[in-house]
Amino acid sequence: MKVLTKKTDYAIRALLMLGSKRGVYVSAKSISTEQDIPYQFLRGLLQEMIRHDLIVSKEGAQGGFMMKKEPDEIPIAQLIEVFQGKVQVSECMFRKQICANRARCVLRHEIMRIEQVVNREFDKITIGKLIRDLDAVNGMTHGSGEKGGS
Amino acid sequence: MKVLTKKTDYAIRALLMLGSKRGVYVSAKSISTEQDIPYQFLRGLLQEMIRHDLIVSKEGAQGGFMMKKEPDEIPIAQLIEVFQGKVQVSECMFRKQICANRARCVLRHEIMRIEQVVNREFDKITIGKLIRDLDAVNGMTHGSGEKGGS
DNA sequence: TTAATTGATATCAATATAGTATCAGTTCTA
DNA sequence: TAGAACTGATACTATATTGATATCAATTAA
Ligand code: FES
Ligand code: FES
Repeated sequence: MKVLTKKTDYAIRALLMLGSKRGVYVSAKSISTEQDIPYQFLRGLLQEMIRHDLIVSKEGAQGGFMMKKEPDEIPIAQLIEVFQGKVQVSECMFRKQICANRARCVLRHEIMRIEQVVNREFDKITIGKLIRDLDAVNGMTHGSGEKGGS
Repeated sequence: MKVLTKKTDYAIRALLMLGSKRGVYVSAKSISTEQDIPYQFLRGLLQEMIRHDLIVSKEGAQGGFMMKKEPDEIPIAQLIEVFQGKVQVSECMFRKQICANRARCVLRHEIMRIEQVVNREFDKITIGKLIRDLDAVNGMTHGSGEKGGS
């Protein structure tokens, strides 16, 4: 059971880059290279994010992408929804004979509670939070070409 | 984002039937018919559940399947794991430049926490609990041929 | 002996995910 | 004003996962 697909994964990483470099346009190519994301695939994701008002773009030479929303206003729950669709349990798990009256179905209720728990957790994690966490982990020491590591 | 696939869905429903009719062998055919699950597909699921020691079978005429474990000892978390694999986030979300030291990676930690929350919730819901909930909803009035309804 | 049943396994179809290719249009810069 | 560096838009291909079917041998009750 995969929680995050590549699309979401890549989108998050792209946003982390854009969120770290405020005020300048960052090209798809540089994101692709730095984050090791397939170029054309990434392009699609970026366009999708424009449609959802998360980022803006500028065409032509020296163009690229830039955050539109504040990083703190982008919970990864939203990205999951955009790239993987709403968290859903099953059209209707116990149909027919078993569950006669869906309106007050206990099972359905049970499962939907979990759905909420999950969403609530994913709502707490925003791009902004991730950026701060990353800075903390990396000790705020990174310029842009930090290689090395373990 | 689908939380439960058909396999898990079907498996749960099959177990609910077996759990409700203790002490007798229930044929795949009858489960298939009552629950509207594709026969051969269901067969596969049942065999998988035998391998995982959840149920036992008896071959030949009047044969079928029967619970092996107590319904209360089967959390749907286990079924999800069997039929959809362990809940996993992403091989490693923020590789390369971004996340240098995975060992103490805050992001990874964050995501794994959610993983635990989800699993804990799914652990609370057992087949036994679902059966009792269903009985409550259906007012304990069902024999085996209850049709009607909304 | 035969019908009802599971065991085992092979195959297929549908859908979702991941990735590639192409071309037109825009903008900076020389 | 040409051309390189970009994005917009869209069509396409490949791979993996999920969902479903088919077949035949072995077992058992009647
Ligand atoms: S599960 Fe769908 S209504 Fe009860
Ligand atoms: S996300 Fe994989 S190590 Fe930080």
